[in-house]
Amino acid sequence: MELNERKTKILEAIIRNYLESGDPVGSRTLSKYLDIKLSPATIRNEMSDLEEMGYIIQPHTSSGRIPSDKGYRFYVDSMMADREKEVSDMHEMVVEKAGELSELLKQVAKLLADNTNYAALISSPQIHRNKLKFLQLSRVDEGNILAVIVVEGNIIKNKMISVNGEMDDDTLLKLNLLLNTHLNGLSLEEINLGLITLIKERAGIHSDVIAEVIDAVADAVRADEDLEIYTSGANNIFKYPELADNQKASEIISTFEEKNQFGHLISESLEKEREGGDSEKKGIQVYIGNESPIESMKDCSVVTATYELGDNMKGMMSIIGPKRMDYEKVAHALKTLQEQLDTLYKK
Amino acid sequence: MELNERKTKILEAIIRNYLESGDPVGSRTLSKYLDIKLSPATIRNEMSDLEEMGYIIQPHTSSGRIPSDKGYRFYVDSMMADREKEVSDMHEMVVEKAGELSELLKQVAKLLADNTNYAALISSPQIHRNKLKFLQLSRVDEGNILAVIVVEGNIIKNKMISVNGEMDDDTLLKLNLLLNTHLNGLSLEEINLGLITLIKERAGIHSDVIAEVIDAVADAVRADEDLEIYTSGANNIFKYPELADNQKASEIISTFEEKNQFGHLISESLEKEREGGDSEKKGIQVYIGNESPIESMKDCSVVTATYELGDNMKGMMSIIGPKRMDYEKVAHALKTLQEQLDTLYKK
DNA sequence: GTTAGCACTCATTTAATTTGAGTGCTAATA
DNA sequence: TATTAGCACTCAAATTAAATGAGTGCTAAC
Repeated sequence: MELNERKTKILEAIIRNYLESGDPVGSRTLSKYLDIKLSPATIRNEMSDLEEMGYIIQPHTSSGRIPSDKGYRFYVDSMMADREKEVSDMHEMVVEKAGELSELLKQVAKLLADNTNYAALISSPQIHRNKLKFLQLSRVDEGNILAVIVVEGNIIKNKMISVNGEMDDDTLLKLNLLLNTHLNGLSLEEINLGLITLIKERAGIHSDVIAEVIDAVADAVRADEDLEIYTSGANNIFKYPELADNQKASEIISTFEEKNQFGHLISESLEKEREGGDSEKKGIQVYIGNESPIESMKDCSVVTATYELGDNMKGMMSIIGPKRMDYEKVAHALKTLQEQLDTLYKK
Repeated sequence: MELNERKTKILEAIIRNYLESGDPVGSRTLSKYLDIKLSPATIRNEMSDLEEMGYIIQPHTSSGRIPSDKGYRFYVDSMMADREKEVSDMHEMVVEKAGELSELLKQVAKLLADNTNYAALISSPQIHRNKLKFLQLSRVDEGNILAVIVVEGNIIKNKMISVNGEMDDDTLLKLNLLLNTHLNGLSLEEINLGLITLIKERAGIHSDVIAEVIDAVADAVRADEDLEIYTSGANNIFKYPELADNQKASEIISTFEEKNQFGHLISESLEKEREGGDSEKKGIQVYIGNESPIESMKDCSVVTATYELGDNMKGMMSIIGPKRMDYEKVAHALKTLQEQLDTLYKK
């Protein structure tokens, strides 16, 4: 069967109506709501077809229809195609440049949640970095020296190392020199076991300090460890009856508490963006129900967007709500923040 | 009216019964449950008295009684008095020393929540620190220098400062010297405006760099900013019907999401501990219903405990559940972790 | 191809009834 | 005087029954 123009119109009307009301929509309602003039009976026939084609579902024999995941998918795809719709009821979202990056991200999450009335999350930007840029040991007090490590992307890592007393300024200077001559500018792959053994040898009795420093360097270069996730508005899900029963709410809340469950989503989203190439959509992805990589989101829709912060620092933000979320509004909100973040650090 | 022995026994029986079942308890049930032999009628008379005295409440005319906040308070107080009860059904809680403090705290929160089936939170330890211990500027690349600041308690703060090109190694050395001679070992109060102006004067054209450094120092010394709060098991509240309706759950979840609302609780708890002195209770505090400083916890009980991590680093942990929580178990869990944390960093 | 008409379905709402745990009071009992 | 048995009464909660109404599929007429 073919999805002709009339069927398309009816399907869209069903979805739009359901997005607003949250109730199954029937033929009589549609007959009034549609711009083309058709009797309820005709519409019923069309609806029957649409159901057979899998776009809509009848919760029980004598109720109206609601969109299936396939139906939402159709709607979202066609909606995304024609850009720039009017979006109502959004406050001006203005990101204020915060001192700390974490403050900024918290702010963004809150803006997204407050403006859309859905739950929101944002990941810290993942920095492409695997070159050591700066390394320095300094004495802090008698027993402790501090290793400061800076890697590409100006990520700073500190490590306090305790030494058993006897290390004079001269030795410290030598160790600094040793480390810098051998390690500076190297990538993680280039710091291999041979090199490490060499440095340790040269360090003589202080090889244990070197070992700790090298550990810290490895830590600083490894990316995944400091993926931070900020969330906001998880309690918004209580506004949507279809998500607010104990069972579902508990699962969703639990995911928002153990934020690491979003890890998959973030990497998948960044990956798709990288390969996707469809620059029109600006890395906006929609996961409807079971399409989502997160099990507990099977009754939700998840809309993600990537953002860029300065040089090659990419992160991901996302809005999570019921399947009948206002996709236009959400996409618009994400795009707005995308742009703001984009420009924010580009002066 | 006096709370004689028999009344006490009945009151305790009511509360214990209610803690288990969550249902209002009536005279017939009590008559079976009590060890002293009394007819339901007698018990009814006593219950009537207890109600008049404010220890129990009748949700409606023909229902059993449930404890009032005053009743819980009585129970908790007398429970806390006789120590060392058998606590059933607790797994061995073992804290594994983690590399990062934040990992440790997350682990503790999870342990508490998983073992008690209530929600749990823990604050990062608040360090007494207001002396500057170490300060150093280093060049990271052409345009950027990095300020590393260490304050008492080995809290490290980094600040990247961009300079417009012309600063040679010599100047950097001078600035380092200037800052160290003037600031080292000083407390926040001693770094006053006069001193700041003096240093800026001496720094000449680089006074703007100095300004940024001093800002960063102020940040590092100010404690409140990096109060971190880790939570776990917020979704456990769904296990208790009296908290699981949308309205209440939403409020509680929202508090757990905006963790900063716990700030009051933490400072109040640490304060009470400091002045309290009652070393027997080891800083365990119980807030029942409205006693809690947090509005949204009015239908919950909040049990807090302070912990000490090494030298003078005090933090607070807390368990939040329904008023009919298993106080014994909770207190025991908190005490167990208190001890473990205590010894963990004391070697 | 479209629509009016009709019998049928079924979740939801409303009302009526039943059940049962619990109470307070009074009078008898120990 | 303290305790208890007995009884009428209350009321939330569960159960049942009936009514409502939005919606459907099918058929025959337009």
